[in-house]
Amino acid sequence: MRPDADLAYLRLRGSILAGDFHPNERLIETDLMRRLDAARAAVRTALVRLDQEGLVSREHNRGARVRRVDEQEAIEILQARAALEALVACEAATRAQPQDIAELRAILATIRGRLDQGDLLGASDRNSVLHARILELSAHGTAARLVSSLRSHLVRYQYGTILLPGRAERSYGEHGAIVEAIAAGDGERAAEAMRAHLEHVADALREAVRAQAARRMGNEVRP
Amino acid sequence: MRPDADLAYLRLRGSILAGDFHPNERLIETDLMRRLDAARAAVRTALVRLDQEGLVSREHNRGARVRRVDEQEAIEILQARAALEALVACEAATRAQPQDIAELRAILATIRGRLDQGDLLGASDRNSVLHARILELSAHGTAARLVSSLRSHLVRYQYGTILLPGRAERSYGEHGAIVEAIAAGDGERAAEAMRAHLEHVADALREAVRAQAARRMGNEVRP
DNA sequence: GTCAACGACATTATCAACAATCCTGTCGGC
DNA sequence: GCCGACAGGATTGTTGATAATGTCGTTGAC
Repeated sequence: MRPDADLAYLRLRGSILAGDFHPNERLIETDLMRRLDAARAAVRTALVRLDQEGLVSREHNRGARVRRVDEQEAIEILQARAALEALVACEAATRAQPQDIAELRAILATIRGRLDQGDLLGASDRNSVLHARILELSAHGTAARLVSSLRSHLVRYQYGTILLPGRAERSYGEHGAIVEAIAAGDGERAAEAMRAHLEHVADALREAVRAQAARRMGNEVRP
Repeated sequence: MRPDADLAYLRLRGSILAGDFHPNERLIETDLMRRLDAARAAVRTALVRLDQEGLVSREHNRGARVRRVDEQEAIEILQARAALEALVACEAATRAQPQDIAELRAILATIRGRLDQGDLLGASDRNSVLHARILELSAHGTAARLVSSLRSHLVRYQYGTILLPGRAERSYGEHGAIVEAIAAGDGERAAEAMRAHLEHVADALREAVRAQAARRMGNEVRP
């Protein structure tokens, strides 16, 4: 499974996460063979794994398509992330060494830099890096696995919230609170800061979706 | 995938969960073909899915074996469950209708009944039913999926804690607190009760494993 | 007596061909 | 003009065979 079957899985997963496919787009095995340069068995294995992972959905005799995550589900995912990442932040707070704390602050500084340049999307990417680093610091394999799986389901929404007016600065402040709680070794406070942060993200997402729906409605009236 | 491939997956999963295989036992495709009455492709698909699910581990050219969950990981799983089921309990508290609350209390009564008969294992099974019902009540598909996946990893430990002296009664009290918080519609209190409950289970598990290790040590000295 | 190299066996990975099924566009009837 | 049956093409599901790989026991030398 290592040589190319696993590779096919990783490449296909990467393509989906990179947004190379539309939601609900069909994934045809023959096409993927050429695209991934893999045998059909390998493609099929990759699709089975991604199905179990929840990134694609397979129906009998109807093939596979990339699974569409609607707003309702995105909110649920953020709630689950809030619960788990609170745990992760708590663990990270009790485990973080001085050099780890310095690294978190350094990442925070790069976020500040992107924001000052007006690079909101870049700042969002750095946010992801910060979350990922905290995940590693927690040394909690189980929670980390679940959280990264959940995050992968939200790729389609990842840039949706930071573009809202004022959201980027508030997000920066929330991340700062998380990092400082971890730096203080205060697990309880870190958990609470993380939970609050992700709840705000969920609120922002609701708002962003509403705004987008309104805009689309306007377009439909006069296309 | 529906007719028998999915059936093979479910049957194999059931067998593993029922404890028909030892931890680390090899799962040989040819054997499983006969055992599950399925084609090799179906067996293979089932193994891939179970691998992705974390119940078996596959290595390249080395086949599949049932994955062994050690104490450390069991604790992690309980922590993750605590985080997620707290969320679930909170949702359930806000959604529960009067008849739902009556049902939860009825399940609680059956637990009481088993305990009074000294049927600890039966009481543990009813505990699982209670947790499952709360999961459904929450109507939180994402969290419910994660929690039931996590629970499936703990089958080997499910009866380990309730046999500890005094644990069964304490567990009953904790479940009562959860149900009453849900009945009161107090999400915050339900979440806290659930978190406390599962942390106590984790404590009990630590103790049970320690006790078992001590016993085994004694046996080795004088077998 | 121990260790390393070798060979037979068991098992998995890959591939190609076949069968079953579904989707699409067309045709005839109402 | 619209609806349902039908055929053709496309796609997936299944099977069997072959190649590649790992495992285990044996033999031989040191």
